[in-house]
Amino acid sequence: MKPYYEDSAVTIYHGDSFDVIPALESVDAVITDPPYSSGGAFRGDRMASTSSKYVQSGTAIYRPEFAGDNRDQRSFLAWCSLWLNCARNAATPGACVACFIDWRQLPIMTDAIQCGGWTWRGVAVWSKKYGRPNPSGFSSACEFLVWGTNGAGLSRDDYPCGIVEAASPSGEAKEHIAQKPESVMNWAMRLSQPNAVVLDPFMGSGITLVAAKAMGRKAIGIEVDEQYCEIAARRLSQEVLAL
Amino acid sequence: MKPYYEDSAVTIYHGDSFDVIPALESVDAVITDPPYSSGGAFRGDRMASTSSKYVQSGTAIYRPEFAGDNRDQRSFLAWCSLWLNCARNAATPGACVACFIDWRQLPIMTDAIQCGGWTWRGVAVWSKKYGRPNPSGFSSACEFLVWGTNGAGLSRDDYPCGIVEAASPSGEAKEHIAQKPESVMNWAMRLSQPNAVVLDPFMGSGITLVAAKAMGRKAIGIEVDEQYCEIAARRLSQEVLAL
DNA sequence: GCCGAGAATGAATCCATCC
DNA sequence: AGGATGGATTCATTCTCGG
Repeated sequence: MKPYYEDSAVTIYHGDSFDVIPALESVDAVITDPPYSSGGAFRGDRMASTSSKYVQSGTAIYRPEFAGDNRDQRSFLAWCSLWLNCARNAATPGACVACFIDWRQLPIMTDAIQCGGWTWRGVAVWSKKYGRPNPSGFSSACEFLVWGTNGAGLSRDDYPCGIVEAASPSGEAKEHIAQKPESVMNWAMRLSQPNAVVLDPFMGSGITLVAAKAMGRKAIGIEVDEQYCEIAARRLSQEVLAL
Repeated sequence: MKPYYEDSAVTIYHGDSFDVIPALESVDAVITDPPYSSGGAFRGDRMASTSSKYVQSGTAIYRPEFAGDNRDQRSFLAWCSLWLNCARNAATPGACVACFIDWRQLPIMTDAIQCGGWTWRGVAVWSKKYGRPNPSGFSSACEFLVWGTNGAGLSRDDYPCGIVEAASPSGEAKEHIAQKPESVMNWAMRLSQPNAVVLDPFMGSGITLVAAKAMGRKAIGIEVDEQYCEIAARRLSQEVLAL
C-alpha cells in the first residue's frame, strides 16, 4: 500500500479506513475526530451539506465540504462499531482509543466503543468556554472525548486531567470546519504512551498528526478526501521546515 | 397530603416520589440529582454501602447512607424512565428537566429522559477542575447535567452557558455525600423561568431548594429518608432566619 | 507597544414558508 | 401532511484596527 505522504514520524494514506486499516498492525492508540453525523434534530437537517448545516456566520473563508457526515443514528452506531472493531484488530493489548463527539451523538459513541470491543473508561471534556447561545436553554459550550482501552490499560507516568479549556480555532488557521485546536489535540495525545504509534482513521486537515509529532509519537493518518490529504501533507512538511 | 415542612417558597414532603408526585400539578421545572447507582464496574461494588463506595478522603464527618443507589443498568433505566414520566405528567407544557449524572450513567440518563417523554436537548457540564487521578487515563474531572423540555421550550431572557466551574464542597458544609456546590445549583436553576415552580424528587440535604429560593423560584422537595428531611428543614429555616 | 472600541465568529436552533 | 429551505436570533470570546 503506497502512502500519500511519509516522513520520519508520520504516514498518510489516501483511501477509505475500512480498506487501509486491515493492512496495519501494532497500533498503540486510536485518536480521532470522526464525522459526527449531527447538526439538527431532523433527517433533512443532517442530510444538508456540512457547510450549510454547520453555519459559519457570515465568514468569507471557504472550507471544503467533508464526507460521511449524514448517517442516521442506527447507521452511525453500526458504522462506528465496525471501524472501531477494525481498528482494535490492528491494536496492541492495552492500546487506548479516544473519539471526539458532540452531545447529540455522545451516547451512541459510548455504545459504539463497546460494540467495537473496547473497554469504555470515561468521558473527557473540551470546554470552548462559551458556545453560540441556545434559545431553549444551556449553550453547547463543550465537545466530548469518549475514551477507553483494549483490555486492561497500561501503567502510565502521565495523569492528564479530564477537562481542557481552549477557544475554537478561527481564521485562516482553521482549514476544516470541525478542526480542533492544537492544544486540545496535544491534551488528547497524553492518553497515549510517549512512544506510541497513533492512528487517526479520519484525518481531515491533519491536526492529530501534527500533535502526535509535537508530542514525540509516531502517527498514521487515513483520509478519504484527497483535498484534505493535500492540506495535511502541506501542513506536515511546513512543520518539518519549521523545526 | 401533609408536608413535612413548609414556608412561603418551599414545601417538603417526606415519602416516596412515586407516591407524592401524582398529587402534584403545575410543575414548571424538574431539577434533581438522583442516586446515580454508579460507583463501580461490578455488581458487588455497586451494592456496597454509599459511605464506603464513595470514598471520602480522610474525613471523620459522618454522613447518613442514602437510599436507592444500588440498581443495575437496566433497572436504573426503567426506574428513571418511570419517575421522569411521572414527573412529566405533573409538568406544564414547555417545562424543563435537568438531571445530574456521572459519566458512567450518562447514556442511560439520556435514554431515560426520552423514555419518560421529555425532549432531550443537551448535556451541560459541571467542571470540578481536577478529579482524582485515574491510573488508566483522564481523571474524572466533570459531572454532567442532562437536560430537556416538555415539548417545545418557552422563550427566555436568560441564556446560561453550558459549562460551570466550581470545586466540590468539603468539610462541615457538606451534609450529603453527593452534595453539589450552591453555585452549581444556582447555575442549573437558570434553566427554569424566573417564577417557576421547581420540583426535586430526590431532595437529599435540600441544596436544590436553597438554590430555588435564592433564585426567586418556588420549590417542592421530596425525600424518602426522614433524616434528610430533617437536615433540609433545618437548613431552610436557617435561610429564613438569615434573611 | 498597549489599550479600548467595534466588528466578527461559532460541528446551533427555531420557525415561518414553500413545495 | 410532511419534508426541505431560508432567514432571524442569541452573546461571550476573539480578532482587528485605530489612537
